[in-house]
Amino acid sequence: MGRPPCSDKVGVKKGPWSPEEDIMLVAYVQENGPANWRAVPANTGLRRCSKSCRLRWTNYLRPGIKRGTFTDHEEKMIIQLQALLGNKWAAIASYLPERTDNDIKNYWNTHLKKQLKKLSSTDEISSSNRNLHSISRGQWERRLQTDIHTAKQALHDALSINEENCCSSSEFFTNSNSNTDDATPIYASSAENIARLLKEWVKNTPKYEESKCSNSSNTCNNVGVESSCSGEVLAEGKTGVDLSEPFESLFGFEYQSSSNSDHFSRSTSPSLVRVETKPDPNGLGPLSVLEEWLLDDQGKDYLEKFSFDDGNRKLFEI
DNA sequence: AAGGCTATCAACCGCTTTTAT
DNA sequence: GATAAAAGCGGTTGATAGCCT
Repeated sequence: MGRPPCSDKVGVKKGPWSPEEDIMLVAYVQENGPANWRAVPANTGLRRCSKSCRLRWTNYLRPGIKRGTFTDHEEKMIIQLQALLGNKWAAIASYLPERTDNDIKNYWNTHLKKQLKKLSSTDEISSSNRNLHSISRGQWERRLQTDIHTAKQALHDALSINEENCCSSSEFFTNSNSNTDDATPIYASSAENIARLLKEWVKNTPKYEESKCSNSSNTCNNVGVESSCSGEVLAEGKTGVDLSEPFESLFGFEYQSSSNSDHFSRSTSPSLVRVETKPDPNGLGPLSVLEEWLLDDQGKDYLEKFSFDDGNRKLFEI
C-alpha cells in the first residue's frame, strides 16, 4: 500500500498557476470531464502533478465558485457549523455551495478564529464558559438542545434562502427559467473564474497589458470576458502562446453547461459529486445528516467529552 | 524611503479513505 | 480479500501586499 507519489518530482512545476495553465486545464476538463487526473499532465502537457491539477480545478476553476468577501450570513453559518462539526471543512463547505473548503478554512483561520478569540475574552463569554462547568445536567442538556436547535435553524435559514433563489439541485448552475435567453448562471462559470484570474493577473503585470493593447487594433480598456479585447488577444498568454482555440471552445462549453445544467452536473462531471451532494433545499437531507452525526460515534464522542458528577451535581469536561 | 511586521490566501504536504483491479 | 492507485481532506507553508515605525 503506502502513499503513491504525486508524480515524478523531476520537471514538475510548483507554485502559482498561470492563465495559460488554467486555460489548458479547463480545456482538458471540457473535453474529458473532471476525472482521471493522472492523465491530465500527460494529455495536456501541463508540467503539474495530477494532484495539483485536481486542486486547481476544485478550488478555483470549476463552475459554481464564488470569490470575495464572506457575507454575514455565511460567516454565521461557518461559526455555527464549526462549533457543531469542528474543523470538518469539507462538511462545512457542503452547506455553503459557493465556497470551497480551502476558502472556508482560510477564512476561519484568518478572520473568524480571531474574532471569536476576542469575543471569548470578554467578560460575558468568559463567565458563560465558566458557568458551563457548574450547571446541572438538566441545564446542560437543555443548553445543548438549544445549541443544536440554533445550528439547525441556521441551516434551515440558509436552505430557505437557497430555495428562494430557485437553487434546487437540478438548477444549480442556472436560474430556474433556463428556457429564456437571459438564463444566467447563479455562480461563476469556469470562464468567469478564468476571466477574473486573468484580470487580476494582468492588473499585476502592467507591461503585458500595455504590449497587448499596443499590438492590437482593438481598444483595450480592460481584460476579461466583458472587455473590448478580442478573444484572440485575451487568450494569448504571457509567453505569446496562442491559446485562442481552447479559450473559444471554453466559452462554447460554458454556454452549453449553462443551458443544460442537468447534463453538465450529472452526466459529464463525475467529480462534481460534491456539488451533487450539496444540501437539497427541497429535502431534509442535510438535517438528517446532522441528526445522524449527533447519534453516531462522533456525536457520542463529543457528548462523552463531558461527564456529570452526580455527587456535586456538576458537569465537567474530561 | 526603507525595513520590519502582520495578514492573507494560494498551493503544497502527507495522512486517510475510497475505488479499482 | 489483498493490493495499488486515486481521491479526499486538514494542516501547514511560502509569497506577497499592505501597514506601521
